Amino acid sequence: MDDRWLDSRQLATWVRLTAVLELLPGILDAQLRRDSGLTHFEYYVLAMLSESPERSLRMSELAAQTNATLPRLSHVVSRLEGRELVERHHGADDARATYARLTESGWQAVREAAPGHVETVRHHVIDALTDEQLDQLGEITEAMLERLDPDEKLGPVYRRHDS
Amino acid sequence: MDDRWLDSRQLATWVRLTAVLELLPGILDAQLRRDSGLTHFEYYVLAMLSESPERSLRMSELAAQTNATLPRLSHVVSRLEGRELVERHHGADDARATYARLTESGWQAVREAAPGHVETVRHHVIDALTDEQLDQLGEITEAMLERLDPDEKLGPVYRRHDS
DNA sequence: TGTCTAGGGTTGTTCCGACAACTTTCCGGG
DNA sequence: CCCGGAAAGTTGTCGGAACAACCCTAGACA
Repeated sequence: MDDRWLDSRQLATWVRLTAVLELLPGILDAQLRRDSGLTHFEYYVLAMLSESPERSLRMSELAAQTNATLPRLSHVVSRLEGRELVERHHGADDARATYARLTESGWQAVREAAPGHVETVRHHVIDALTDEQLDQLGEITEAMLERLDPDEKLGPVYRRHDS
Repeated sequence: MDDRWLDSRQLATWVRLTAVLELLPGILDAQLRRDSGLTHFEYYVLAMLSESPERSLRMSELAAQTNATLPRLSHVVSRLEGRELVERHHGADDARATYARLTESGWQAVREAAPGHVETVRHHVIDALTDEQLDQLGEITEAMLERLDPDEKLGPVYRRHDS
């Protein structure tokens, strides 16, 4: 399993992908932090909640969808709770369960942060590619995700919905 | 600059790309940490040095190539120096300059870590894609990098070397 | 040559993420 | 009905990253 090196074509692609992995998160994070005072992860948490029924999600499910550990999520939610962007509550079904729910100002914060974020995404990714390349990237990321997330822990959100 | 939302096709691709950005770094990091006791960033630093003349690089240049701030790099190099994987030295040209050089055991550490890392990359990325997709990904990442890193701070490493 | 500004690195503080231990609740078996 | 193990979250601790303040050297200009 060792001496299968990469040929120059594979290597070139990989190196560039590495560079993208290195640069893109920082750019997204910087924009959100600057314009909205939110970490990219915090924004992602709020965005996930905003798309959920009742704008509320169970901690463990939210953790799975954001690819976070439960302790990490707990800390982040505590911080967001301190800023009154989310609130914790409990359901009647399972007393162990804790839910995080978006507050009104949290909902507002997401809506205010979204346009700038989308614009950043658009500028650095979408607009950099042709329509054809965008479709190709869709296929490519889908293929990669079958390896990266075999049992779809992140939720079926990104799965193809055609036949 | 706000109400240009993403259509469903763009959104689907973006969401999946986000998922990849979220998952891939963690996977790479976990493998290296587990098998080699190195952070992905540490590995990247060592790899950069290993490909440089004299296996030595100026701190500021190394920082640029690894997309790190100078303080961060300084700390990391200090740690690696404590493990005797790199050493600092000074050149005759500029007394302000500090160079980081790979030690013999550092060189050995990279060579031992590389195969497992390559195998991980191969399994999660290369082998997940067809040859055609790999080429497409090469073009796509190149196009993205023109936006993400306009002045090629990361070094010309990943630039196309054809005409 | 003395000073002044800018560039190059290191050190200190603060904040965030990973990991481990702990508490509480659910559920199965005696 | 009670007990033991597993699951869900929270809290505490430690290592690592971002940011700012600081020190030193190089080069410019009077």
